Amino acid sequence: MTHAPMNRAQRLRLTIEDEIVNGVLRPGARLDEAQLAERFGVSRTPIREALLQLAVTGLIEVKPRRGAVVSMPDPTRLLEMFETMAELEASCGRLAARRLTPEHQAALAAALEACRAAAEAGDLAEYYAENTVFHAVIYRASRNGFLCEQALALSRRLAPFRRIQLRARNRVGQSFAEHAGIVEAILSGDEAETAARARAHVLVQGDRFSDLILSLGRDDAAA
Amino acid sequence: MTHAPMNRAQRLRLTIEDEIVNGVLRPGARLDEAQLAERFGVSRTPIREALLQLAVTGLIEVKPRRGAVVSMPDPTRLLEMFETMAELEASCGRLAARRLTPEHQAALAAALEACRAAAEAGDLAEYYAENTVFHAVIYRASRNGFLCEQALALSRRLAPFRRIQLRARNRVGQSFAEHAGIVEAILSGDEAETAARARAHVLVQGDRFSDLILSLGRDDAAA
DNA sequence: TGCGCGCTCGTTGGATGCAAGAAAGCCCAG
DNA sequence: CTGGGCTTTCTTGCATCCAACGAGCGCGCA
Repeated sequence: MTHAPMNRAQRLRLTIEDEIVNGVLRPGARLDEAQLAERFGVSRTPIREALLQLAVTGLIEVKPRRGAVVSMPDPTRLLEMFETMAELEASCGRLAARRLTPEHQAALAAALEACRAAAEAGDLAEYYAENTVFHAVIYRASRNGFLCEQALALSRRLAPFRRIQLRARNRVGQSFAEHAGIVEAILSGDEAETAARARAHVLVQGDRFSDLILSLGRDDAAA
Repeated sequence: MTHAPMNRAQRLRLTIEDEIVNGVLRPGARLDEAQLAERFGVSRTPIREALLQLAVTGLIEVKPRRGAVVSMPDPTRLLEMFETMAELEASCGRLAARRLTPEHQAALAAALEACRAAAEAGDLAEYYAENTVFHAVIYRASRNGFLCEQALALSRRLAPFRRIQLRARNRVGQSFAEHAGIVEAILSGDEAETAARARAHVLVQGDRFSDLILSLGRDDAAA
């Protein structure tokens, strides 16, 4: 229902974006036009167009005459991005608390339940997936399509850095508890409380990540 | 200090973006590749690249095989965008209230004073310019570079639609009063109050614009 | 006379070719 | 043996060219 026939550049953009978001292409990885062109069986033109577009989203960086690499924000910038994400989540949550419809309420409950199941099963990959869904449901519940898109975009952009974090000890259990708290606040219609909890939920990730940053060192420059 | 030597596509992107933001190219205007190429004395390739990038930012829309036009969001989406802008402004204000440094405090005072001067002089164009500066100062005072960029980007995207609005009766006077209120809240360090005032300040524009939408009708389809 | 079909033309999508800039290797001098 | 400058080579930037898709128009048929 969503997309009309897309041209090559658009499809390539989505494909490459997915590879970045899903960790196939790691931050710091170099993106050679000719190489990608050969890999996808197209000429350099659509590849260039795709890369240029990804550069605008911030997922990659192109330096003039120097080619493109997957963005590797420094710790400060990453913290700023997480803080911004926290603000967006807070805004979505606040609006959701104000405007919750029965449909969105049901979706929220279902997403929370799926998180619970994954958490109790101890299935990390599954929890990661359901966590993503849960947040997307909140974005949608804000009933602001544009805000929802912005939140999703930043979320995707941060995915490469959030991915590794759930491994932290018992983070899954704590994360789920926070989810439940957010839902509770939304259901009670308390805008301020919802915003505060949503913000805190994301900021915790931001805090955790600094350990991560230090731990991963330089090992992503390879391949 | 900011930009290294840029290639043609980047410069074209900035140029065209400016023309859109400053109202030279109005929403709905068609962007013909060959035409632009001739106008700027380059081939279609960098033009295409620039347009594709602008499409990602949302300033223009490209429909496959159908060419590009300056975005003309429908009223609903425009409201959503203003609401999102209000949230971003609220976040910036809140963080500014928490983190205000003497330098940013001085910048804030200066920007407010410039607004006052323009408002009292009744100079609409000047007020518009100083208003833009004032908001940018708040973004920066959040001390979150990424959030600041996001706010600026959305602000630019909304510029074509905000531009016409200050003409409303006495909006300038009211706007200045709101600015003063926001500054006051920031100086007092009251995060919640700052956020509320910043949000309201932007939302008022959003409300006003619906009249606008209806009033401008279809006259932008022309060149 | 009104409607549908096909053709032409204009515009965009993509490929290829060429030139210019940057990085890496090489040679020579100290 | 080491450092600096040149050259070579690889990659990107841009222009040109061809193909494919859409839109608008005219013709023919009911």
